[in-house]
Amino acid sequence: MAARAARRSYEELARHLSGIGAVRREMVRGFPQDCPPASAAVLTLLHKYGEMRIGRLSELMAIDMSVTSRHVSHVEERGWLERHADPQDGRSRLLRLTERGSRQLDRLAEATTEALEGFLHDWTDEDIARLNEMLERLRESFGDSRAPRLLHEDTPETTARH
Amino acid sequence: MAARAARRSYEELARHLSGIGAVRREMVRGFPQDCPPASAAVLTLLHKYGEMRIGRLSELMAIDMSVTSRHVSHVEERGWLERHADPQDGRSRLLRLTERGSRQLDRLAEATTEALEGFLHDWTDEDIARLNEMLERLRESFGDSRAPRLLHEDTPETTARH
DNA sequence: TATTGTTATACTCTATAACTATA
DNA sequence: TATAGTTATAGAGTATAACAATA
Repeated sequence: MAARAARRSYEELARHLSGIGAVRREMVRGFPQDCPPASAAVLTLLHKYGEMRIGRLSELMAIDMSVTSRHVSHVEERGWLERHADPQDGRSRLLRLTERGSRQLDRLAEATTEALEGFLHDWTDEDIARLNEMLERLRESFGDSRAPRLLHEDTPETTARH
Repeated sequence: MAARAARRSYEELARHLSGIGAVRREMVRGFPQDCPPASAAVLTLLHKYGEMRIGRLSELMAIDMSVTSRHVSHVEERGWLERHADPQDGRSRLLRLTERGSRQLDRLAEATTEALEGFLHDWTDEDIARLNEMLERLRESFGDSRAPRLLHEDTPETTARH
């Protein structure tokens, strides 16, 4: 439609995408000291999707494998995950959450909930659900062009028995 | 309402807030080589809100003044803004976009529009407008608790005559 | 020869603290 | 004495390229 209006909308969205980092930093402020956001993301995804290889994790995080490798090492050093042999491929190892990792994840969820409850006290459940839907769609719109259908192919959500 | 459901929503939102960085990086990929995202933000805000001091800019960007100072220096070195004496306060200087800065901003808007048009080709104008509204509200919900009513007090939008 | 993962290097962004200059 | 801004230092996150091991 009105190309002029669309252009302004795009620029506004660009501004918001830049500014959203501040929101993230604010939320992360309450995280445990030795658990930087990237480690939290590793733990969260490993819980949500179950045991996986580095390559898949890097696609889920949408960052380079080299970076993912370092994040995973950090998490492993703290005993929150273990690397097990991959029976299907000797080059890979499977990442698996440990008991301690699960407990750390609980603390993280606690901190997250507390922070978001505070900031979003005047949002209804429906407001938050709608925002989540739009952000999900946004990520898909961007991700599809780069890592075709990786976020869709399988979503165990059940394999996360620790 | 259902506290359990709300908690899951919060955790999902936390995941999205972490993941949104990938969206931002993807968008930024098309930016001019010598114009990192932070410089783009400086230019954009200076255009939108008009000439201002470092302190105000740092509040708009929601980052520490020391960081803002460095970003501004980077932008100034490229001739995209100038610092003018502040008649009201000898400690401050007013940041003003230059002609070259405006041209750089045009190139940025071009790149942004092109990227977003590509990624969001199946979004309607209304979809994007709704997303913008929610992100705006999200920032307010987080920002209000830290820098009370700074985003609201004045929004010239007209002072941006370069 | 191609793929999986790791390591080395460099760049961007951010915060804290110490400092200078002006109010 | 307090405030606006700058600089030094450190830490987190990311990408690219070179490398090792396995497919």
